[in-house]
Amino acid sequence: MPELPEVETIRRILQDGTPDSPPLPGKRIRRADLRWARTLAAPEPGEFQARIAGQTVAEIGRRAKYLLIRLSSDTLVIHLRMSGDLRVEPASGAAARHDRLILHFEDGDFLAFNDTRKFGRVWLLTDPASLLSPLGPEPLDASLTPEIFHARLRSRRRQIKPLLLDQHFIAGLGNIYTDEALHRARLHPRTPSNTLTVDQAARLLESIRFVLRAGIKANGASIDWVYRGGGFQNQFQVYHRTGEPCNHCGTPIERIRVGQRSTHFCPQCQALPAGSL
DNA sequence: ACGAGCGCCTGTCGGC
DNA sequence: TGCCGACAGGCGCTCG
Repeated sequence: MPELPEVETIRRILQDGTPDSPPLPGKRIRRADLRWARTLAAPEPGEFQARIAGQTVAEIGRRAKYLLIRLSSDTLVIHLRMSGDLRVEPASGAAARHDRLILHFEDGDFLAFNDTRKFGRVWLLTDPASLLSPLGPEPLDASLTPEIFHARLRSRRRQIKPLLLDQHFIAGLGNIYTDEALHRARLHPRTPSNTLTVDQAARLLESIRFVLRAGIKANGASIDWVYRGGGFQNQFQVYHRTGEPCNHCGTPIERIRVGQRSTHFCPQCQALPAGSL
């Protein structure tokens, strides 16, 4: 499900709360209820239970698609993968189908990690840097300049779309926002990364930031049965719009396979330069 | 270095 | 109606 904007939306809900979801900072964990063992990546269940009990939530952070729940002495790291979601329930609330991990707080409220497809993972780490250091730059971080981005693109020879999905190259993009960014930048998803000019690289970085910020502003995207209130799906230009007219030129949007992933683009606005393949 | 194939899981949808 | 394959917002692994 979630890419950077969806994870950021959840981070803000957990950190600041909403009218029907209390903020987590300050809550003390009474116990953890692990309902699907493989959800826990580390440490072993026994150590996890013993260490997490009694810790207090300090703040909720994010790195790329990872949520970082900073506790008194450890960080609970959560990756939602395809179908993960988090919700805070009052003491009167009930566990739901597909809840894989539940953290019960001293005040009775609880945090549920719901994950239909069981791809999501949770780590309790003293130092999350060990897990996060292989990640590429954060796309909204100003330290990633167009010049650096261009140099990174030129240093590889890969199709641009799979490269943008590679979390070691740049961290936080998924299938939706990659397709949307490439359309805005007017780049064909199979464009070889080493052929991009400085101007194209700058335009691509601007496009990535534009669609991510629009996604965050809309509280993320909600599609199919995975609905959590976001509205970015109403701003899609290409994703899930196969056959519909491009909002820029009217040409029907096409869907192809690139790097094993379903890919949506406008064949007119995002034409491959002749001979670039 | 790169791309393809596959595994991990459950659920929905369209075609026959 | 039932069955069956395709597909789904992710990512790690192996193999050429």
